[in-house]
Amino acid sequence: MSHVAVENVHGLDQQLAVLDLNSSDGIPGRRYIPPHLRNKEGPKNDSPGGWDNGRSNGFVNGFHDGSRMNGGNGFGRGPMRTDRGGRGGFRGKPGGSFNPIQTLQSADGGGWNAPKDAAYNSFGGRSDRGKSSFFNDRGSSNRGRYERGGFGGGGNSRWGEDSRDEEDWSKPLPPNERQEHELFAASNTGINFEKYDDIPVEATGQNCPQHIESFQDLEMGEIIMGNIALSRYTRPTPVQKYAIPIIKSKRDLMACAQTGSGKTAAFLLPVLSQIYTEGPGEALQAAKNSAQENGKYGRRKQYPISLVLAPTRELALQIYDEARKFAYRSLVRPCVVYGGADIGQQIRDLERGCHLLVATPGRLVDMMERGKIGMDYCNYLVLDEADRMLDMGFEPQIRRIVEQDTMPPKGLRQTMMFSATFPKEIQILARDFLEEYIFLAVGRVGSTSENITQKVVWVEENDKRSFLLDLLNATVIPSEVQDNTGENVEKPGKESLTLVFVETKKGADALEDFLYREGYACTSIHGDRSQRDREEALHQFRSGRCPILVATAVAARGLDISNVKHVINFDLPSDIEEYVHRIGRTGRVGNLGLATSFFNDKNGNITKDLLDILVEAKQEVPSWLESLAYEHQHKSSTRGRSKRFSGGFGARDYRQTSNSTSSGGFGSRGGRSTGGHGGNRGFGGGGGGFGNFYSSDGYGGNYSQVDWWGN
DNA sequence: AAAAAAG
Repeated sequence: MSHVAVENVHGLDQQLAVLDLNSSDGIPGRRYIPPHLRNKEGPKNDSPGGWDNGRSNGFVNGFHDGSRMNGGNGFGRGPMRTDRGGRGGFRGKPGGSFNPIQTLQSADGGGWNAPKDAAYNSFGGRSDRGKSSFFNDRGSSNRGRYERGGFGGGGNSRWGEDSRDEEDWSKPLPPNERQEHELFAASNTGINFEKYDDIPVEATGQNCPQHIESFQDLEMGEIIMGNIALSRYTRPTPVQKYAIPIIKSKRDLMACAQTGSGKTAAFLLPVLSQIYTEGPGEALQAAKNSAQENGKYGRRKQYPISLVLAPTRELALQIYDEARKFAYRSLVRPCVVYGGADIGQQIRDLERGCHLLVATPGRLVDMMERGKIGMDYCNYLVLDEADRMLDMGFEPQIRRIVEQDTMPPKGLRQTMMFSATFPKEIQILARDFLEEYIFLAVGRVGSTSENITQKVVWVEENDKRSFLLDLLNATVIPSEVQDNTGENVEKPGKESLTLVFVETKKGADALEDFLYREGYACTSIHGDRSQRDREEALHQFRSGRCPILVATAVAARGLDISNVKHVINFDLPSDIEEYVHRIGRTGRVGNLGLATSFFNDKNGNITKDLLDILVEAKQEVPSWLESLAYEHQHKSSTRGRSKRFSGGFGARDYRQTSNSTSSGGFGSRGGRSTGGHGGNRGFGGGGGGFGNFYSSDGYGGNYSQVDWWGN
């Protein structure tokens, strides 16, 4: 019925070895160098055109601020605003002794300081094409050119309509230095999973296309290749290696890949590439007809060629920002719509042309009902965080958009789903939207990245706050590895962001207030805050102005924030998928991260799943947790674990492992309260012992072998 | 029970 192609199957040990996480030999050449530090060694062989040649000093992963069109544009570039009260504002220490602003502005306020090398002047990464010869040298990119005349609605088109007889969507528009700068200056160094080649990948389905090893292995066209170079992507990540050819060959896809592994580009690159190759088709004429029928300034319905749905507004915004990069110099105009923001503004933006739409479900339904959006010609549908999009809260809206309106049915459109977790029952549901799809699993579905050190500590409810303070004070990252400037960075500071998850919105407010009173530069994000405050809080966090962010589940999924070194589950979530997504905010793009979870009597429901995750990721398991899981299993054998995992992917494997490794671990309950919680066991009483516990030498031997950034 | 997502 279906054939299974399993490639690169290796054990976790081997993955670890590849990452050099286990090596203690101290030979510098064998150490894992995270991508953003590799510049110091000189240009890599496969980096196009030596874009990184002059970037030897002080460049760290770029912040993602400053490139939004909606809302927060302009925050943080100028001097700090002091007129902003409330939670959105900077929460500095009242006494003012801990104030990262000064250093930040010297580092960030100057804006762009990397040299303008070849990549910033044109797409001439590989050959030094000048602008003038650019359009005479299009190589083989003219297949499938679009034969229709006049591009009407494109707001991002700087071509006069008379400048071409016909629109060829595969041709790059001329470069625009200002726009290029705005789009790419803040991008990080790209995702380089050079050490991840041995990650196990499973591709299931009829006639699965061959995966690629390099972006050059597939004809993606000049525009995409240029924007890949500008984004400083050198090689595809594992999920990209497989997903790109699958999508390019017009197959439906259900893709599961670990957090931080480059899923967004895995669908944006091939989808946009296809649109450039094939042109807008009927969608363009439909939009023009709508404009003609309704008058130049009247109702103009837009017909996106591609729709990307996301479960939170901030994630939609982030995907949109990525889409703008890969749409640079193209005739594709990306748009984003989401709730909480001015709908009139969004409508006006749509009316300038919309070929790729990123949306949250509620606002999109609103737009459809207002007649501003028609899905009639939507050939590409992407569900990001697909398991969330299809869970109980979202499913009706998704069906409303996909099944009960004018979107082409499955089989006619192409449907792609991406998530790090994908419970079995949701996979079954997802099949309603897919046709002859390929199932892609990169790593084990629902597992956590090996780059994240996971720690579970027993903390009673009443002790959580003081414990958190100890943790914030004690998590000192060795100065020599804090960044590549050698600068001594304070704990939670500009290069060391800490994300604290709580379970309720009320709890988020309360904890933010508490931390603020204690003098920490913090802010918070949750669904009861205004959209403006949410976006600003995220920006303050991303930029490092508020290096501590207290968040609810709204920030658990998808958000890609550089420099999150520590995720703290102040409250553990009730399901393991949420846990996996939360801690996935750290340890991204090959960096290392730390996740600390406060556990107590209230978290019985997640005990077994948490244990399994820890065992699978080869993490240290507290003996009390093992005991609890054992007791829990025997107390209610049918409820031992989440039903949807039974017979599912991945989880089964480590369940067995955990049983076999639990020998000798069944201590008394007393062991849990003293061993886990007690301040006298090395990490309770004050910053001293605690700091030792979390410092590079004291972390159970783990951190003596590999430090934060692997060098 | 809570969070998210339309207003």
